[in-house]
Amino acid sequence: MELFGKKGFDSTTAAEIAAHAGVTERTFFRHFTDKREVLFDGQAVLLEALLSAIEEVPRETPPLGTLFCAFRSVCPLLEANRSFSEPRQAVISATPSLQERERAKTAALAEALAGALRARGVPGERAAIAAQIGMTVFAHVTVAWLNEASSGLMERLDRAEQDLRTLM
Amino acid sequence: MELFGKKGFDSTTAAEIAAHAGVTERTFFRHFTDKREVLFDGQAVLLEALLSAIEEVPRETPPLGTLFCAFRSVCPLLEANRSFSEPRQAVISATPSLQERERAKTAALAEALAGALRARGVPGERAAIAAQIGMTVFAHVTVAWLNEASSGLMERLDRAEQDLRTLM
DNA sequence: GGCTGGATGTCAGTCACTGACAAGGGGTGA
DNA sequence: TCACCCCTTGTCAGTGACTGACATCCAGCC
Repeated sequence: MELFGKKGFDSTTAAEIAAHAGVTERTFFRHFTDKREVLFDGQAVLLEALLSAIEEVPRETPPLGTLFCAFRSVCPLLEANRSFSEPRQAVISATPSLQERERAKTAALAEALAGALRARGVPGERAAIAAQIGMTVFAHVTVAWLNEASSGLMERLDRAEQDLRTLM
Repeated sequence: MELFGKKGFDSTTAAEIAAHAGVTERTFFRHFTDKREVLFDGQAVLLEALLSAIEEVPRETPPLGTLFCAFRSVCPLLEANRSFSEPRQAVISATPSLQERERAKTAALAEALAGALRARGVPGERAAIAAQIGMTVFAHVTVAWLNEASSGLMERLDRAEQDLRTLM
């Protein structure tokens, strides 16, 4: 983050990152498959949190309701990480290739959520679409929240859910 | 497509593609900013078609209804291109980095659609979410249709729209 | 004290991509 | 008809992301 803040992501070489961390470039690439990957690590934690949150939701809740329930329950986690996430998001927003990667990560997360929905009896195709819609909204809300803290994450989530209901 | 079908995308070098087209590698990179970009060209046509289709939709239609209307009207276009799109999609499905790029293109298209919705008076945030949801479903449906032609594109679109209504 | 597995360093190589400069070729105005 | 110009292409050299093969080091275990 230090280097990225100073020179930007693209003009920071992998060798520089490695040197800054006191290792070789080769070692860097043994820990991260990609130069970009260095910015996408905490994902696993978030995924676990979401999956176990889904477990807690009553079975009869409809798919999107279930997802929003899970999203709400990880809000404190995200709020706690804000001081790290904010500059990180700034770097991503300034770098197209990172936005691409972020979308890929979001998509992977959506697939995992779809799997969880299916495990609760939601039919396959519908689970996939619900999960993607849920993640779309969640990602959207999160980014908006990181850009300006004028309102809390949970509050924004509620508003987005209402918006969603009025769209059709 | 010839080369990609034979050796796969990743192990086809840009130099090979260029040679196969009878130009220099340098020239290749003057036409395509990226090696991947060579597979994402028709996008502009689709975008134009969608935007002008949106114009035709009656003003009072709700956002997602408007989008589905537009999607339906480009179905013939896509059906006509199927023989090209099918192998193309096969290559993309086999190559993670291409899936990343495809998601980026889809996102760009969604943003353009959001712009069109805003131009019709849909409030900003809601337009963005509606557009992303619409594109998500549309992309999903298209890929499913390319994978197995058991049912037509428009038919699938109708089914997806119904699914969407039952999700909440 | 020797041995082994896993993490690290070293080195050479491939390939995507870029900038600078030169060279052709077709259209335009004198 | 010819000089000129602009646009496209070729050439070349260079940077930087990644990879494979091999050497090395070190903690922990016998």
